[in-house]
Amino acid sequence: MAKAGPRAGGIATRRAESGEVKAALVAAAIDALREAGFAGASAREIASRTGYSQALVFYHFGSVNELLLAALDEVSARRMVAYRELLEHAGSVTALGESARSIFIEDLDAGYVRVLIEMITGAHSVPGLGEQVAERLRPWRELAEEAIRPVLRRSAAARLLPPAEAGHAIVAGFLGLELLASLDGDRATAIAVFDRFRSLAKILDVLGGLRLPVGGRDGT
Amino acid sequence: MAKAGPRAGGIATRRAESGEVKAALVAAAIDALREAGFAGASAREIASRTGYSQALVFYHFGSVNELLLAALDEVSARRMVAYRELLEHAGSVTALGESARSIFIEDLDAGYVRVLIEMITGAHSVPGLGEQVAERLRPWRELAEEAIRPVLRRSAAARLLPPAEAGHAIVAGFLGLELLASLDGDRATAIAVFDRFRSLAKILDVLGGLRLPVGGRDGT
DNA sequence: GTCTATACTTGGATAGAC
DNA sequence: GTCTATCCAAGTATAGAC
Repeated sequence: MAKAGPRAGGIATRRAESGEVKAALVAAAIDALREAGFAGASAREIASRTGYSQALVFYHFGSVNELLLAALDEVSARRMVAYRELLEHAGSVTALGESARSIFIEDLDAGYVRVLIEMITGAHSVPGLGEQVAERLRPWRELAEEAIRPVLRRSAAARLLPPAEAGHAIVAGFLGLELLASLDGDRATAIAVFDRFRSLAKILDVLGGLRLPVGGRDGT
Repeated sequence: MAKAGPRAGGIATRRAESGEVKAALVAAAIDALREAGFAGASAREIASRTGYSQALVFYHFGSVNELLLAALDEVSARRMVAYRELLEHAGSVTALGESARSIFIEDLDAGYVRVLIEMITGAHSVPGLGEQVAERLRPWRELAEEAIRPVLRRSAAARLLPPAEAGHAIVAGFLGLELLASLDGDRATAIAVFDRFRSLAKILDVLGGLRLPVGGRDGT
């Protein structure tokens, strides 16, 4: 990532703190992915949002796809901090749900999940890109799994939903909800559905506390 | 849809049953969307899969996007028949889940949901296309809602999940699972998650039959 | 490091022959 | 209705001036 400034150890050039332009391009790439999609996120489109020349995309990143991956990295890192913070400070399932809600809405408004989706589908038409996107998605599956584990452990639901699959389901749910929300611009329904699942988790948690035996007739 | 053969009522030309070419293009467009994504589904790419000239895309459909929408219509109609059939012949929740599973796997293998996703995200970079895709998605939300309604009605879960939101959630779930499956080629996990939800629905159904009061402490 | 200019490629769309 | 040929726009990437 770090391209080691202008000759490490030497005297810095008078010009842009090398990294300023890269940062601007990454930010513009994020906006472009969000607003114009993968197909619309061309070098020209991105550069025009910064005021810099289109040639700088290739000078700094080598190719458009590399810049797009850097954009995904940036978004991913930024959101990971927020979610980790949330996870560490949530004592109860209720509190966890409450904070998760505000972050989910933030994601929806800022279009962070959208960026990820664009990269996932865009990767489909660029050989080799899929693996790199998949790599960047892995930490999120792990985070979801980690977040849901305590909820599952307390309740009988653990038998029905192994953590790994629960994590997979959560990520899939986020992606699907965002996909629909971005299609018709309706974020209200996405939030409503999210809230239902929050209630469900809370109830599962309460049921767990009560030691309710569940699923006695499930023989398939 | 039907462009009324070669001069309705008159004598058919010796050449291709007008509609043959259109059908071939639509089929090729479906394949292209599935295998190369929206970005890769160009007129040239599609036409080359049929052996016909690229110009025919514009002669028959006016534009590439129109052809792509026709492809979405075709897939949608084909799958709607399968799902409706399923819905009408399923007596119990268990039977419903069982058949839904086989159709879900068929979707996964044949990439039907994939086509829909490509159109949803592709629409993002083409002004006006989003609305048309959204229109074609509506019947699916309604179908999902209709399918889940009896399950919800029987159980206490109805209070937690209004049918409209349940339908939304189901569609979102399908899209999200397919998105992940197509990224890493792992259909097994998608099926596993699907099965978990099948079990959950079955249990909800059983609990409903038992008239279990649920959610007594839910005061938020 | 940044710019302008340009080579090269691909794709949408149309014209005109058959 | 179908083909070939072609125009034009947009994109990636590079060269070379500053």
